[in-house]
Amino acid sequence: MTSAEPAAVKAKQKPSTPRERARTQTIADIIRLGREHLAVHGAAALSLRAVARDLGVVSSAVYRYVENRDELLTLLLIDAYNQLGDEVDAAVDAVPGQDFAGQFKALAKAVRTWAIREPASYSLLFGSPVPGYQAPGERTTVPGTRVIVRLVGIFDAAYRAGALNAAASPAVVIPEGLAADLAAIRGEMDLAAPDATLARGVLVWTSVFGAISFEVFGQYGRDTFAARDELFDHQLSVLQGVAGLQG
Amino acid sequence: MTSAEPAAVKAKQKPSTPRERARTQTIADIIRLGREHLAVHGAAALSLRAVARDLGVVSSAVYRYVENRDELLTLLLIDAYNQLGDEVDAAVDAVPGQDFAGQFKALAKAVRTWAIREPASYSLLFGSPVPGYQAPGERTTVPGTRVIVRLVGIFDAAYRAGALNAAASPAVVIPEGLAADLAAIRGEMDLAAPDATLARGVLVWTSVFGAISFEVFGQYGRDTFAARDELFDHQLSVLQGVAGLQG
DNA sequence: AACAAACGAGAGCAGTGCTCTTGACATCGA
DNA sequence: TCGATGTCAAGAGCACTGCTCTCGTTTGTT
Repeated sequence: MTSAEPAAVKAKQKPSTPRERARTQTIADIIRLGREHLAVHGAAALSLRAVARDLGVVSSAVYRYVENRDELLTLLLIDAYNQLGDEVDAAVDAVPGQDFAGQFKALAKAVRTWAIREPASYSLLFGSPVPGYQAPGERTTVPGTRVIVRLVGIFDAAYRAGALNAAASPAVVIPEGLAADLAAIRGEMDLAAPDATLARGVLVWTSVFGAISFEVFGQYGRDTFAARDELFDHQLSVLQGVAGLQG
Repeated sequence: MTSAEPAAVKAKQKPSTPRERARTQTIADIIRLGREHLAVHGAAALSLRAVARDLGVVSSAVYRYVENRDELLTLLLIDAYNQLGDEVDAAVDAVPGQDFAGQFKALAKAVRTWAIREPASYSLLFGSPVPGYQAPGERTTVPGTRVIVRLVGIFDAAYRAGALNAAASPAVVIPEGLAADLAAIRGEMDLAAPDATLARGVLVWTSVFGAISFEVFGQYGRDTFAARDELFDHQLSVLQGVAGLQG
């Protein structure tokens, strides 16, 4: 399942000398082992020494390939973002282009499925920040926004297609400062939807992640909800109405 | 594990011996210092040795008062739950008893204000679980449910007062398993509201925490939203409508 | 005064991230 | 082909962590 990054390889225009090939392979191994450790022990317990042990190498050797523990965390962060982005894209692409409500639900379900399968990665991406670690914006913002960009794309396409009934939302006044923020977003992402619709989209977005986080982080009691699939599905239906997507 | 001897407890009916007073004070100091470290360095970086240093004592001495690092984490967890619960209670109590929408907003704003002021505590309570730490249910469930119990109380009181217009919510069918879960909750908490209303309440609850978590965990970009107070307030207005609370 | 419990200090073990040095090896240019 | 250059794994070492154990001392009770 490890989709090696051809982009990174191609970026090195140099014909791959055996040494560089070995180096790339070693880094890939480190990421793979790091992902395993992340899944088992969690982000804050990610140990470079443990990865080195599994790699069959002394700890200091890993520093030849990865500058830091934080560097490894960043690599795993990008890896997870892309893994999630790929699965979300695949799920949404499987829905007919005009079924905007179905696309929205498919996106949300894909996120939830991935989150439940990879709780440690989900925590790394959307949970409490790892103490002492600050993700470098330049390398993580692009993969980190894939899902939200996709969701906004669905909403905006629905709006342009006239499939968003703003009528469902009773007029709630949008204050000046918020309107300015939304205008900036509209300009930056080349959107057509009006303020109220965008604001609804933001709320739906945070709500979906709130619901998923409650599950992954164990905020529901152990046995408060047995039918969690049904609960999430029901929440999606309500949120679909909040967004104005007619089913 | 609660097979404690009541004889021993009764024998200690006199809790005001100087030694026990000193012991209680020392534990209080440890919690206070631990809370400071938590606020500054985060939960996963909470160091018993550092607390001991600030206490002016060698590290092993702290183990006379706190069994574990996890034990200290549990104490801080309960401390934070109660701090949040107190502030939420105070905020809701300041709103007239019949203004259910106002009570809801006051509760949500109190949670958000506390979360932004104490992000590390918020992360400990509602963020990714600390690796290797499992909160002991017996001691944390009661303080840990204060806010949700209060919110459910507001919703149910509003329903009983006829202030919840289920008309706002178009009929979304509630499947069997979810209905069973909701019925169990209704019985356990002695509620009157029907399934659809309870389900809406759960969604509102998760949505509020999703919005707060996005802020605290830095999921909004650094400058995507400048008017965050307005954004949250707007989200509350929409959620108020979702819950069926007429303003 | 005698005793037992509680206590603080310190040593010690195993683990962590990270740095530095050392010696072996591969690669490339002359 | 030979030497310079660079890369690599290994190991020692530093400072930190959680935690345990022992050893005297202090303290409150009898």
